[in-house]
Amino acid sequence: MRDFSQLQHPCGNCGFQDQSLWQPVSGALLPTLNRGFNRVPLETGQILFGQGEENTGIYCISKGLIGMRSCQGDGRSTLLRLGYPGEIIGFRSFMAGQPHHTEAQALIPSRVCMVPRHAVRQILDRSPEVLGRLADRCIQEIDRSHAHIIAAATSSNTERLSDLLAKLLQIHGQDYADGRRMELPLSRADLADLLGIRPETLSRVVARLASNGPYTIRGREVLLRS
Amino acid sequence: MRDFSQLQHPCGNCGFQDQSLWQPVSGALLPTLNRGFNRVPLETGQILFGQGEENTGIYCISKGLIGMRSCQGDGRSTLLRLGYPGEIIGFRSFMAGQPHHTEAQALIPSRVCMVPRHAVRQILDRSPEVLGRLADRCIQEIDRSHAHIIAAATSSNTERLSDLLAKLLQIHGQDYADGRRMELPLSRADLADLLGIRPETLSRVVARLASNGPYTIRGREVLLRS
DNA sequence: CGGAGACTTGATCTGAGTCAAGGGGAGTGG
DNA sequence: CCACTCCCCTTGACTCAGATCAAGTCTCCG
Repeated sequence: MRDFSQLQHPCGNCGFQDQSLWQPVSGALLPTLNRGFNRVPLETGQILFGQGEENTGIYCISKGLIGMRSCQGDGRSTLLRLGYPGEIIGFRSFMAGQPHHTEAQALIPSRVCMVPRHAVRQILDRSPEVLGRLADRCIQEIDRSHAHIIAAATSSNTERLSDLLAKLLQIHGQDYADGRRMELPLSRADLADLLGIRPETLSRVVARLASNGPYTIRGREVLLRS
Repeated sequence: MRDFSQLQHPCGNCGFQDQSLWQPVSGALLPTLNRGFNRVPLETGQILFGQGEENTGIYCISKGLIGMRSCQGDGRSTLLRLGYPGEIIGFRSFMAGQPHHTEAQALIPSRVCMVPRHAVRQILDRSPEVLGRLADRCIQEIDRSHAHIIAAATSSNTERLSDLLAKLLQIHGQDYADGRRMELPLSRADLADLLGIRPETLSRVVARLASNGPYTIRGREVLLRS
């Protein structure tokens, strides 16, 4: 029996180490995880995987912001949802054994950690704990969808935009003397897609939020006054 | 080694046998499955489990129609979704290890097959195939939610009502000379909840569908003219 | 008969969609 | 340096579906 106690866990330096899908991996499985483990830096706009591509593994967002888009045949695309740091993407495709049916694109400079398919299979087969964590992610995804449906039905567009901006500021903003600022990593059209409304309507919602709320918004500059 | 070849599979007589979550169970695991397996007949209106109750196992809908409701504190409730024959319910709560956060109620005379929690655990631990099928159900649930979001954004209420009636007729209707009939197993308020609209609006949508489409609707009597 | 609950109908209001036009800034070319 | 254009975004006017409020009808049941 080899001694695996000296091996480094690839998520050891990650801020999401404890919540990592791979946290339970240890001992003889660590080499399997390490072998394929791949940290991928992404520039703004870079495509991680395209719609229709075969699944090559699953990704954990280490930092940044990933946009998941559905692309129609005519070249137009719709931003369906955002992937925040700590989240796993590509697992739906992995588990269903189907090609990706959305495209993943970095919206700000990001980093994802990729574990190739065969390694995931080996680890899942031998580690019920990892499997359990993956199941938790599925549940979270289901709950997120339900929450989305409820939010769309019950809260106003202004509230939902406000919530979205708060979340973006949290991961992407910086503190200044007058409050927290960021450059919005999304176009108005993308924002409108996310909220499920038309760009013209979004424009009005932004104006309303800026005039009534704690936000100052000029173009893509967002300030949450403190 | 005992001979398990004579044992009956509990789903052996079910119409959903092939798609059953439990279909891969065989050999030494069959007694585990059989021991706790419980066919539960449900009368119209009967509550299968209540919101907030501890999870006692997972259920497969064998026949009938199950309504999943969210109950607010003030006694009012909202019908969130329907469970059709062949579907698994209670697994979200099972996998998350949390109490049910919806109530399940039979909307027509139904039958569900229940497998208690400890048996599910034992089977999942030893049968990767069953685990895989459960994962598929998770994926289906995620896809269903996405489809719901898309449908709500893109198709009209009349279309969505029409689709819903068609599905209900499929499992609950009977053929007559003039078409397919059923008694609607849902109140107008429940229908409105499902479509995410107000009861008054639903009433108008029903009227519109009845006057423009192939449906004749009087109270809860629905006829799809052939 | 009377009452309650379920459903419908009518009138009005409101928010979002649609169509069309109008900034405004960045990049380009003269 | 200025005009030009393109793209992104905003604004305005209009329309419409659905929400809301209020009243009316129907049916079941004691």
